[in-house]
Amino acid sequence: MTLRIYDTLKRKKVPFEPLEPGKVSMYVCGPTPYAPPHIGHAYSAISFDSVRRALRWLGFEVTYVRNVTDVEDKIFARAREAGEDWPQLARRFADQYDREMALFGVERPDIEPWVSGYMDAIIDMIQRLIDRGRAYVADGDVYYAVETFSSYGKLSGQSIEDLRAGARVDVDERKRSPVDFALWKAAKPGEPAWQAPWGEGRPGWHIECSAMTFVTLGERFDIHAGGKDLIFPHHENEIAQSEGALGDGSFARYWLHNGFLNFSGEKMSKSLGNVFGCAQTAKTCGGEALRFYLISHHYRSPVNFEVDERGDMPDLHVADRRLDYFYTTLKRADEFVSAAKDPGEGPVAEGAGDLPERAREALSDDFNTPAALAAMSDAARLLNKLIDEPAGIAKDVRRRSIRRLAADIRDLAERALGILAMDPDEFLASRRARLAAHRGIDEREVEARLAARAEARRDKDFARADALRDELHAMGVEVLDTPRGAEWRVRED
RNA sequence: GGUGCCAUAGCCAAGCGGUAAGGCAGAGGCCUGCAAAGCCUCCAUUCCCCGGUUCGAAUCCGGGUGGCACCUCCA
Repeated sequence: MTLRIYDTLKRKKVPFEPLEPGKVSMYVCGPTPYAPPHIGHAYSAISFDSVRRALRWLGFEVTYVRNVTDVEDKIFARAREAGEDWPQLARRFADQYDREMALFGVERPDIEPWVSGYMDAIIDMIQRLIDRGRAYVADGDVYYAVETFSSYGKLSGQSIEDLRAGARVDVDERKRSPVDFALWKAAKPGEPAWQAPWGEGRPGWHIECSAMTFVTLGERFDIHAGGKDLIFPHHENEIAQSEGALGDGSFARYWLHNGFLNFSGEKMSKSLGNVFGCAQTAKTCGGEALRFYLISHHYRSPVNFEVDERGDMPDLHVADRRLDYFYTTLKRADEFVSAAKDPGEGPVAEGAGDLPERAREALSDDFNTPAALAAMSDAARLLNKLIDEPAGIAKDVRRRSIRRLAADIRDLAERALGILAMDPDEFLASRRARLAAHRGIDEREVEARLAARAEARRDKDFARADALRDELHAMGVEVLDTPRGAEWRVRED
């Protein structure tokens, strides 16, 4: 089955043919570490982490490059305010980014270029553009002469004429055309600066990605990805730079862009007070729940979170509950498998072997994680059913099917989707503790009442047992009677 | 103004021209001392509206309407 992906440049799904069979080179625009990450950053990180995992699961060997833009005005400004060295500040926030993305199961890139370490490559590329007549020096700045690049606008669908018409009035006079953009900015007093043939300064916003893809992945590579907002101007300008310097047909072969997050229908912004930090969200809702919620949408779609009066996001709690279901299912399967005799190889129940193929179809269709999750839901339901109902099926077939389903769910979830990787007991315990703390439930009190109830039930004093259960219910505790005794969970409502 | 994206049940959400996945909520049932959990059944003749192409359209084309985003170094 061939992989099809939606290419922003062609505006349609196209068959994916990597440069080298079986291998994928991929570059993702990474963070500018000047502040703690919010969950918008997480959406992008999770989306492309899922693409990476899906590619690997589908059998590709992936080289995943994600840059860190540590040379940037906002970093310099923050550092000045804080009285901190800018490299240190960038390091600090980049570390925080990695730590918090890990809460969502986002893996580290294979290669992580930092702009400050690629100045020579950046300067080389600018020089090459100047030599080829594509860029010009003006007062120590260097600008890209956009009009020399005839296909400018092909990614964002805009024409140079449109852009010129829409340009602001306060155009910099040093530019030959209002649509030209800076490759290099001359140093201002007190700002970090690097030495270049045309004077001291620092790179413009877009050139670093062109230079770093060239060094890390070469003249051509397979996939370039980033948030939708980067299509213009960032990625448009990258194309102009790379193709301008290296020739037509160089640079990225497929463009992937992911949607944005909204909160109760509104864009995230500081003034609306709806910027949600990653650490806080992971603490209240569980990091895995955020990932699960996000990958239950297609990566290109915008995602809306309903936010209630308390600033809480019910959608994430629903997702967390769904994870509880999957982990509970796996736990039941584990218990069943470890108690049962090894059934060996052989046939499985109808439908019990379908998951890998269904998931492969889903992920091969532009990384359709929602469809893969739908297949996983079907598998989990069948798994629970087989555990519950021993009748009407041969013992070995049943055992094999349960073992198989649990293994297939785990393989898909952990490797391709980045979820369900924890030990079920560990997940369930930490979730319960989180919810209990949130609702102010005293676990020792719960245990005491459960013990009293167990005694009452032994004595067949059901009135007393039910009264205790009602008390627990009022505390927010749900009692589950199992063959091994009573267990408890925190109620959802 | 220019450009791009989107509109599927009460809600969330897939759907590459072939007769509407999955989840939440809801109803009934199995199981249970009673529950919970789990499982079973039901829950869109229909995909914003109007035309068109086609044997056949949620899917393609044209025109509306309604959202969103980018053109301001915001993921």
